[in-house]
Amino acid sequence: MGRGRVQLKRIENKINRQVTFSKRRSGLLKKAREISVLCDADVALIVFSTKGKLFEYSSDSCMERILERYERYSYAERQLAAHEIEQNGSWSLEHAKLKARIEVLQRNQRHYMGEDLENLSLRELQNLEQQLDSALKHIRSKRNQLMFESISELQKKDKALQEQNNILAKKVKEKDIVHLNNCQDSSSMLLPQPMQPLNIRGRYEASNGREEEGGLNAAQHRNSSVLLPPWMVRPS
Amino acid sequence: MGRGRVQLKRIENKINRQVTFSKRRSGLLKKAREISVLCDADVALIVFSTKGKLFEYSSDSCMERILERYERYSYAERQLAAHEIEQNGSWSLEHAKLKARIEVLQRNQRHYMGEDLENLSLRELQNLEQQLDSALKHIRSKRNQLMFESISELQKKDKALQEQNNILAKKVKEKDIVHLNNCQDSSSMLLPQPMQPLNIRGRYEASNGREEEGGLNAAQHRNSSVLLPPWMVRPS
DNA sequence: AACTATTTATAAGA
DNA sequence: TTCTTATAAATAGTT
Repeated sequence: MGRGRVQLKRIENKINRQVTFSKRRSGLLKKAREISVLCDADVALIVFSTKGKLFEYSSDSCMERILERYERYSYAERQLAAHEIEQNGSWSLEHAKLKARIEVLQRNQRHYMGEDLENLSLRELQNLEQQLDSALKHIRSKRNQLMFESISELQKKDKALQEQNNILAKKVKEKDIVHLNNCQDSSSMLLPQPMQPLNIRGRYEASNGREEEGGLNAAQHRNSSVLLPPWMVRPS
Repeated sequence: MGRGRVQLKRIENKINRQVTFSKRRSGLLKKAREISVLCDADVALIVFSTKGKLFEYSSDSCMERILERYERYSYAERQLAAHEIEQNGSWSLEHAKLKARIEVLQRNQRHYMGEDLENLSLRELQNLEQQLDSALKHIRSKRNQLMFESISELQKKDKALQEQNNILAKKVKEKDIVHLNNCQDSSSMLLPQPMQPLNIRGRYEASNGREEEGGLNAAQHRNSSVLLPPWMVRPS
C-alpha cells in the first residue's frame, strides 16, 4: 500500500526504516484497537523499536490484566503438568511394585502346585512340603466337616420321614379298617408317596472320583444315611 | 477498507463478527510480522477471541515474559497435556487390573495354605485337595531326588577317600619298612589327615526337624553314607 | 472460500 | 515529523 511494492525484508536505509516503523506502528496499533472493539476480542500488543523504545496497546484498560490472565493460564497449566508428571512418577513406581508382587505370587502359586521346583533348595522344598501338608490337613478337616453336616442333616430328614411314614401308615391302617367295614374292595388303598432326598446346603455335589482318602466311597455311601462311618470324626 | 464505512463499535451480528474477526486477525498478524521484519522490531501480539481461543504472534526472543508465558499455552503444550491425561486414564485402568489380579492370586495362595476355606464348596475343596496332593507328590519326589543325588555323591567321595587311604596306608607301610632299616624309631611315622565331608551342590542344609515322612532321621543319617536307606527310591 | 467494490494504509516525495 | 498523493493492501459485503 503505497507507491511501490514492499519486499518482506529488513529496510536497510535507517531513515526509511524509522519512518516506516513510525507509520506502520500506528497502523498496527489502530488495527489492534479496531479488532478488539469490532470483534469483542482481548488484545495485547507490545512493540519494541530497534532502539528499545516501547509501544504497547491493550484492549482491556491495562496490559497487566491481560498478562495476568495469561499468567493464571500458564501457572495453572504448569501446575497441572507438574502434578501429572509427579503422579505419573509415583504411579509408575507403584505399577512396578504391583508387577513385582504379581511375579512373586505367581511363583509361589506354581510352587504350591508342585511346579517350577528346579531352583528350590532342599530346605525350601521341606518348608513347602510342610506347608502343603498342613494345608491339606485343614482342607480335609473342612471337607469332613461339610460332609458330616450333610450326613447329619440327611439323618435328621430321614428320621422325620420315617416318623411321618409311621403316622401315615397308622392312619392308612385305621382308614383301611373303616373302609373294610364300608366296602369289600381294599385294593385301591392309598400309600404315601416316596420322598425326594434333600441336597443339603446346596454344596454336596457329585464327587469327581477321588475319594480314596477322606471321601465317601460307594459302600460307605450306602449306609451313611443311618450311621456315621468309622472314619468320620467331627472336626474340633 | 471495504464496501462501506465501518463504525468503531462492536459488531452485533454474531456471524459477521466472527467472520470479521477471522479476517482482521490474519491481517493483524500479518502486519505485526511485517513490521517486525521490515523495521527490525520485537513484537508480541496476543489475541483472545470472544470464546477465549488464543492467537498469538511474536517476533523472536524479545519480550521474554510474554513469549514464555504464551509458549506454555502453545498447541504443543495442550497436546502434551491431553496425551498425559489419556495416559493416566489407561494407566489407572491397568492399575485396577493389576490390583484385581493380586486379589485373586492372594486368595488362591490363602487356599493353598489351607486358610480362608469357609466359602468354598465341597467340590472346590475336593479339587483343592487333589491339587495339593498332587503337588505334594511332586515335591516329595523332587526332595528325594535331591537327597539321592546328595547321598550318591557322598558315597562316591567316600569310596575315593577309602581308596586313597588304602594307597596311602600302603605307602606308609613301605616307607615304614625302609625306615626300620635305617633307624630304630618308628613312632614318628606320618598318617594321612582325616578328610572333610563335602556339602554337595551347596543345597543340603540342616533339616528343620520335620523328617517323619520323606526326610532322613538321625539313625538313617548315620549309615546313609554307606548304603541307601530302604525308603529311598530314585524318582522316575 | 472466492470475488470485488471500496476503504484504508502507507511509500515516496515535499 | 507531518502533509500529500499515488498506489498497494485490506476487507465488508456479497455470492
